[in-house]
Amino acid sequence: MSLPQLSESTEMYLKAMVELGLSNVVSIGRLAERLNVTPVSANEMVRRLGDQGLLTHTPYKGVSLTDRGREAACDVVRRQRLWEVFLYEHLHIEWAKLYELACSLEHATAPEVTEALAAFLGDPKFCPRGNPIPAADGSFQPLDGRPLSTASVGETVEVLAINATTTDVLKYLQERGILPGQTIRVLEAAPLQGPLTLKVGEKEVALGLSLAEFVIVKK
Amino acid sequence: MSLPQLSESTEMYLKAMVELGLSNVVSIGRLAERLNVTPVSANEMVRRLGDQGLLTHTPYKGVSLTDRGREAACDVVRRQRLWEVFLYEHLHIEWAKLYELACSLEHATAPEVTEALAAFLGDPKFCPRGNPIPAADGSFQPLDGRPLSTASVGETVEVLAINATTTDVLKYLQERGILPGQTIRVLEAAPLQGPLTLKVGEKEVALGLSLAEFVIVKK
DNA sequence: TGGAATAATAAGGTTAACCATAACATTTTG
DNA sequence: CAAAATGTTATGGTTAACCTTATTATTCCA
Repeated sequence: MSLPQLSESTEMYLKAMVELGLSNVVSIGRLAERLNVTPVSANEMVRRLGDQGLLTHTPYKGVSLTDRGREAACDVVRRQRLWEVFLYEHLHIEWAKLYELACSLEHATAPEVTEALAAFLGDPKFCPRGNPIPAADGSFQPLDGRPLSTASVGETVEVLAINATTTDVLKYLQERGILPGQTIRVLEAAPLQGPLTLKVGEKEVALGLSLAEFVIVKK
Repeated sequence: MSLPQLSESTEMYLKAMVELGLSNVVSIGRLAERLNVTPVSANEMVRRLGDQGLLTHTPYKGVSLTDRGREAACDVVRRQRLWEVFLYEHLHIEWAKLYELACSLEHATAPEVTEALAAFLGDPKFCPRGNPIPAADGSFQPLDGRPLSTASVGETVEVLAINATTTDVLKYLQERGILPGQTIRVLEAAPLQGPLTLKVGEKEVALGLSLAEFVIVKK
């Protein structure tokens, strides 16, 4: 059961894999971008994680988690999201900062603390950003949603979750009312990868496509 | 106010300085022992902390905290002990494991989390091991106690706090009923640094001198 | 006062996780 | 299909915080 103790860096790579789609093949470039390291560094690190049997890398194609990697990754994500719940519901920490603050705690959390925390919180199923929390047994039901960036003009959709992690992006979305539960209508999509124009509540909001990728809406 | 971000290792050295007596001059050997590193490593590290202005080192005498170091150290200890309270009172984690588990969390705790946690816990003044929790403003009132190892035969004392940190030592003491609040009578002290014989509750307990150093009793 | 214990310093080694630059391979796209 | 974009590999460099071994300095104590 207990894996041979993963480094903080390893955990970040695993978490990124889940956040970029648990079962997707992810390019090293995307991984590098999300983790804010150079592609060369990500390459190196991916080789290391590969050696540990946590993921497989098909050159020029991308990376995907092994079964062991998936298990470890879910555990990391579980800790991350449980802490988000705690920080939000009990410590009343600002929504946009949850990810960042929970992230540091996550790496420092022993299994017995994770489970005691889950019990304390009443086994929550979702984090405040709307993302599902993997169960203690490793089972994980990803959201059945798609990025807002793929919505067509005229569609009305409901926000399920925000997949962003950095405080500034989260703050930006929050300020525009783009939060889980919100209903959004796509008014216009500018050509050439231009921004979307959205109706969010009473307001009209322009949102760049790359930001819209972080907004997961109901299928 | 906010210091330039201390490394985990730095925090451990600062914390050890507080635990070995906030205002004491501590030998590098003692420091090395408590931190489980070689004296050579501790020496190196002390030089680095000295360069950062956190402590001063008088060769062949020992190390003591500067004002800045004391402030930083109290902050670290505050976080440590607040987490101990949380883990104990809300997550019902085993008493002997509190230090170790809180220690990891401590390093990962941002100032706003610390203060929100303190508020959540109701600004506790003591950790479950009986040690005082430094206040948010940096003020810190060390216990007015002394190690049980300095008690004389025939004395009856009350345990104020346990200053040990490792799970095995804490478990050992707990199993023998040596916990904050307990009253202890010193029945005998063997010669040549031999063990103390104690009356703890109904039981007679033999306790090595080095373990008795971890038990802080009322003056 | 002299030897033991303790402390300091020097020199060199290790590890994880990054970095840059450059050369080369493959894939995508216009 | 060729050029641009993306990915890979090689080489060498950095940092923090340890390690070992060996030498030298100081302090303590009997």
